[in-house]
Amino acid sequence: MTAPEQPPESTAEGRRVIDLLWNPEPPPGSRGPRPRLTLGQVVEAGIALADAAGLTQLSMRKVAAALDVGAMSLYTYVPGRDELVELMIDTVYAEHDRPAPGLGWRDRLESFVRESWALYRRHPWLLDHNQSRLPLGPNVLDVEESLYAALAAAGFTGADTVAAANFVRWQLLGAARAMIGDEAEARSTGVSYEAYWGARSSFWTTYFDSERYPTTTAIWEAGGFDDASALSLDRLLDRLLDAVDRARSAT
Amino acid sequence: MTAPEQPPESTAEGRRVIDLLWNPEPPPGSRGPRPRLTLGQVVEAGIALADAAGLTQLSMRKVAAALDVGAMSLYTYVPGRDELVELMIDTVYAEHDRPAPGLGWRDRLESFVRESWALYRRHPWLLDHNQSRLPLGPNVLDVEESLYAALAAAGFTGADTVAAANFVRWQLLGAARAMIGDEAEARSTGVSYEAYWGARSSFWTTYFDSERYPTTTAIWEAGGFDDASALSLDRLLDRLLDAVDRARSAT
DNA sequence: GACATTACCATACACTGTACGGAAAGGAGG
DNA sequence: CCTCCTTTCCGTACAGTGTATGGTAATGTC
Repeated sequence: MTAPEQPPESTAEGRRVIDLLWNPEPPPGSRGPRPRLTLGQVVEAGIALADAAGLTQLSMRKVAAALDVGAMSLYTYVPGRDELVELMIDTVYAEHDRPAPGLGWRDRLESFVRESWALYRRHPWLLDHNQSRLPLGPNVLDVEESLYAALAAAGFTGADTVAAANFVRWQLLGAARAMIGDEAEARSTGVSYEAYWGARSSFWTTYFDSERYPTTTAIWEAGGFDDASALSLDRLLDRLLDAVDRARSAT
Repeated sequence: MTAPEQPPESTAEGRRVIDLLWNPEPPPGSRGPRPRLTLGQVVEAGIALADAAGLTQLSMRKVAAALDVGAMSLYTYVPGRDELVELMIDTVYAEHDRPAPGLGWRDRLESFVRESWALYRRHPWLLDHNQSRLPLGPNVLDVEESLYAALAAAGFTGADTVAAANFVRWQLLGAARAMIGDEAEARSTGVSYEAYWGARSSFWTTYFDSERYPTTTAIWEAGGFDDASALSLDRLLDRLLDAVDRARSAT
């Protein structure tokens, strides 16, 4: 009967996460009381908390407490916890340097991998997130573009580029989860790698049967599980770049 | 002063998860009332719930309700939720067929990948778990052994076997998370892949800038993101086996 | 029959995300 | 200035979560 019922685009509640990602600080609707916070502050507080204690410890109440604000006030800035995490992810992706486009594909790919690794090291909670649906934010897309661009420079086109990018991503994520994720878990739970295995050392003498697991035993005896070296980033990089090179010349 | 204070190994509370994994049904201490359940029933109920609704929906109260038992009764059988999940994982790994050792390495590796894929498809909640610390259960170790054995048959030794196994695992997990995880998320949240992207379609017209993301745009225009085919299991297998073959002859 | 052992579980506590509705701040229009 | 509308802030509440505690009752051994 009255005004047209268009969705309240400008209200905080009505803004979807995509708008928050691409237009984080819209011109202040001049009416109500001044906001005490900015979206950026909320996101930064979330990042600080996740860096220190992990994603599972990130709660709306704790973020609010860190900002000296009531818990429900956060919902003025952010639709909910999931969206906050998406914003946190895109925000830290801004730290991911893009390689200079003048370099060759190998250097650019190496730079990409090292930057990602460093990012995961600074923000291990990124590894907890299912990376198959990364937020569609500007910084995330910038980083994806830089990966695609490096692979295009290597000669990949079309779907081959996507396949090569997935290859790089999955190796990187797998290795990072194995190494950095373990470190982070050790730090947050206080159970170190050695303590974890030490507590399970009785397993090896009590239950492990070297006749049931001959190959595993052989690898163990050959020192194949003394991983500190096998799982190094440099070694991963060597294998990764060579594999990409081979796939490149294969097409 | 009285009896030696050895840890109560035989009581339910004192049994660690390793003991539950390897010795799930110890001889009944004949004293108290008969248990109404078995550990196996508890684990199966957990698996059924996770299959139907995902790991986030798995709660002690719901598992208990499915078994028509009070929530706290579960703690007679299982130390806690985390341990229940570990037991669930090892239990479903029993479904993972081990390839006949007579076959060549290529067939065995293909069998391994297809079996893992089918397992993830039946139990997508496996993909939610951080696979870098799989439970040390008999079935998990059997599967790992079969992978190592296939790679040993391909000529890998020592740390090279571990590196190759990691390569296979990470590609497999990455692809499975991208495909199956998305399917499962769509099923449990009711938001299909198309609906998810449809809801974000305004993004492409509103925010996406083809000049900022030229390579991404070019791939898109070449149809590189029409993934249904690019992400197929067969294609993954081809690439995977070829890559292993090349790494094999490279050493 | 007394006692030791064990299974079962009601209650409670400390958390979580967030729906709801009220209070109050502050600019805009009269 | 006063009123009104918009917007921020947030106390309270609800439906969940994992699990610590401690009581009750069932069962075997002595």
